[in-house]
Amino acid sequence: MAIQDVEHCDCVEVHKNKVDQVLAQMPEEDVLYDLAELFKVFGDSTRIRILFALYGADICVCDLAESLNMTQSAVSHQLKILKQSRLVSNRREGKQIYYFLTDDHVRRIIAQGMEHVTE
Amino acid sequence: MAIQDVEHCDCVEVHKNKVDQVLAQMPEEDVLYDLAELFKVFGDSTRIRILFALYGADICVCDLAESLNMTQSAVSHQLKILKQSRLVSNRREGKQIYYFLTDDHVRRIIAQGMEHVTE
DNA sequence: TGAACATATGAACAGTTATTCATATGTTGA
DNA sequence: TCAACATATGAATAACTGTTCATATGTTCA
Repeated sequence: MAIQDVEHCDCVEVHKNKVDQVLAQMPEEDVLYDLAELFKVFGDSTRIRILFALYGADICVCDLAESLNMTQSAVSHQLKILKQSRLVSNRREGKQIYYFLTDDHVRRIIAQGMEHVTE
Repeated sequence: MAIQDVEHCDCVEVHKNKVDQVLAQMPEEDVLYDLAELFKVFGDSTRIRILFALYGADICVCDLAESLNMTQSAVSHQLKILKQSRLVSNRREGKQIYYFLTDDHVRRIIAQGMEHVTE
C-alpha cells in the first residue's frame, strides 16, 4: 500500500485493469452529455404524452393542448424543447402550426422503453 | 361557435375527431408515468457513464468511483436509483459489491439513443 | 472481538426545470 | 389596415434533483 493515495480504497490497486478497461471503452464526454440530454427530454410525462399524441398523426398546437388538457403556453414551451432535440418538426398551415415526429427514432426509443416498463 | 367555451380556440370544434383519436390511443396514466420515470433515469450523464461502465463487465462500487472520478457516496446514490429502476442488479463478493446490467434492455435503449445522437 | 475496509444513507445545499401569467409575434379575412 | 385567431416567449415561482458531508451498516481477518 505504501505511497498509495489515502483517499482511495484498495480497489485502485487490485482492479486497476478493470478501471483501465472502463475508461478505454467509454464514449467521448460530449457524446455522453448529448445522450443524457436526449433521454432527459423523454424523461417528463408531459413530453411523453405529446410524443404519444404525435405517434399516429400530425397535430396542431391547439389540438394538442385540448387533447392533453394543458394550457397552450405549456404545450408550446415543451414543443420547443422537443424541437430543439430534433424529435419533432413542424410546418405551418394557415394560422395553425402542425407538429409531427421527425423520424422513427422516437418511436423506436419509446418502444424500447415500453418493453422495459410493461414487462 | 355560439355557446362555445370562450377559453378554447376554434380547433376544439374543427378537429374534434383528432382529439378523440389522440385520447383513444394514449396509454394509461401510470404507464406514461413509469415510462417518463424510466427515461429520467437515463437522463443524467453520471448515470449514463455508470451504465456504460457496466456495459462490458461487472464492477464494484469502488472501481466505479475510481473509474468515473467520483466520490463513493455519489456513485452509491446513483446506483440506488439505477437499481430501483431495475436497470442494474448487484451481488456481494466478500467485502465488495458488484453491480451489473440486469438485462439487455439497457443496452438496447442506449443503442437507440446513440443512433439519434450520433447521426 | 475489534480494527480496517467497502458500501449505504440521511440531511442540507445549489442548480435545474415545468408551469403560469402576461404579452409579443405572426397569419387570415373582411 | 384592422380585428380575431394561433402560436411563441420572457420572467417568476415552486418543485425536483445531484452532490457533498457526516455517519451508519455490514464484511473480513487477525
